[in-house]
Amino acid sequence: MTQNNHNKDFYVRVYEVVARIPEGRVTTYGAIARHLGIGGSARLVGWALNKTLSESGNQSGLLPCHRVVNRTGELTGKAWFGGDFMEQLLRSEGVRFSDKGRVDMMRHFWEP
DNA sequence: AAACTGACGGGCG
DNA sequence: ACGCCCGCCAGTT
Repeated sequence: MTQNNHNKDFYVRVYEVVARIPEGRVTTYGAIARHLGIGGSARLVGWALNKTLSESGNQSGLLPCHRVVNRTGELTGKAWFGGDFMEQLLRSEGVRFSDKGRVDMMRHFWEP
């Protein structure tokens, strides 16, 4: 396999990376994409998360996808958690936010 | 089949 | 620091 990620493997890989984001840390869609060798296709990561979310029934929190934010630290996926549940989860892990509701990336960013 | 959409990111003004 | 534009690629219209 050269650089052709079969979709099925792609989902699994995203799952595995997200699964090992440490508590109290966050990473970005782009960082995950780059780690998987598909840098530049960060959108697919978010799309894959959404996919695995609906397929594997992650509602119980098996996959800590609340620890994935965009490059500026905004909780772009909060809509999938309902209300401010995503922010609550992060805060309960000790994640700090700036006054604009963004994660303090300098402090919490985790490189896969 | 072409255009549009989106849990995104880099570069530029 | 911020907003805008463009590239990215799978899915939907």
